[in-house]
Amino acid sequence: MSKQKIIESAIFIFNADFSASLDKVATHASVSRRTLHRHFKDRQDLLDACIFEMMKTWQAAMLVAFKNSTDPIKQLEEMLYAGIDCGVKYAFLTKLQNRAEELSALPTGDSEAYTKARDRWFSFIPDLGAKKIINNNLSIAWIRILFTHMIMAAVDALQSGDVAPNTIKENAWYSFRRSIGMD
Amino acid sequence: MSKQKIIESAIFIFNADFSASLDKVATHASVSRRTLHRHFKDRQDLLDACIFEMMKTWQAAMLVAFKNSTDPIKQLEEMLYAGIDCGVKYAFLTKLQNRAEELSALPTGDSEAYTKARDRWFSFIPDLGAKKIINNNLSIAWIRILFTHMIMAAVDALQSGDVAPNTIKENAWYSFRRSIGMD
DNA sequence: CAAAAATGTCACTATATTGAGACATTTGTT
DNA sequence: AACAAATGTCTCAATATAGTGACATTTTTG
Repeated sequence: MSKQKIIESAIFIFNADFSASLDKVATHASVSRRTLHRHFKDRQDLLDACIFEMMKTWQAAMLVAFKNSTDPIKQLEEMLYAGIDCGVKYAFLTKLQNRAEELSALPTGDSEAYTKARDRWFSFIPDLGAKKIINNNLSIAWIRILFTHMIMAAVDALQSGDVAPNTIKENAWYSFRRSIGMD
Repeated sequence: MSKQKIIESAIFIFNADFSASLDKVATHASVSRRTLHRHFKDRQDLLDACIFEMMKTWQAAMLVAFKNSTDPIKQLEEMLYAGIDCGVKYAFLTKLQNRAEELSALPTGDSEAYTKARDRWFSFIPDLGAKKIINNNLSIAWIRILFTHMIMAAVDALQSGDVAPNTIKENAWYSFRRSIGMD
């Protein structure tokens, strides 16, 4: 089935260029534009599928990250790795958060459930600050933005080909944990 | 003159959405689309003007950054601030680096001069690594990507309104210098 | 192999975007 | 006020993109 391939291509293309033509998406998926339209009614339909796919991927990754440990620091590390594994999906999803006005209503509840979950993942950040494990002069908003950009940096590094793939996660975690004041 | 205003708007709009219509640019600049076309022959012409504007701004900022000190660490800090001051211009410029294939040839020499200058700014990074001032396990490519994303994070923070503006540069420099292994 | 499902190709219409001409209106300068 | 420059409005034509129908071809499945 090419439906999944089209979604993946759309995520990749739209992440780089939100108003790119559907032709570009179809070409990237090695599929005719007509086939794309057989699976997706219109651009919005495809975009909704992308959003659903991205949320699904991200939530699944987060679940794994939290199962792996009960230590908040280890959990934070696993969250970062999960984001990097999600790759462009994570980047695109966070971008869309900031352009909600351009998007039609998502399937009811999905979006709320996502942001609710997302907020919960970050709820222990203040605790780490209170315990002086991380620098508590940094605001939660700044740390969240840092987290997002560290993942994007890792994705960039991977795509650029200039950084050895097997060192990227290690580098990202080192740089992130130090950027928020850890040892 | 509205020419400059159009360029600024184009940089802002195209940075967020590379394939946005010229109508959006004109609207953002509070100008009719007809006026936009009086100043710029076509989309590519406008984009070239954006690139020229961005390179000019960035180079000027870099020059100031380097004049302020001879201490490489202080210079690095000033470079970061310069990037943040350039804001979206810096972000958009670095994005375009990775899509050179989509761009027509720039005015001869300008692009080379820019990248040459850009590489020189980073030439002292290996020295800092050799002197163990920064973590020399990190590759230059990774550090460069980190630098870029730290600026983008600062821009995001400013635009989000969730981080106090007067703490952003401070936060960015703290997080960046630690992310590359400084104290 | 044969039927069914998926995809490709071609044709077509509709809408959006782009670029430019003609002329009116506003703005700034002397 | 008078003039020039800049900009806006309306119009039009060319191109690009979007979406659909009909039918051929390929792929999958039993």
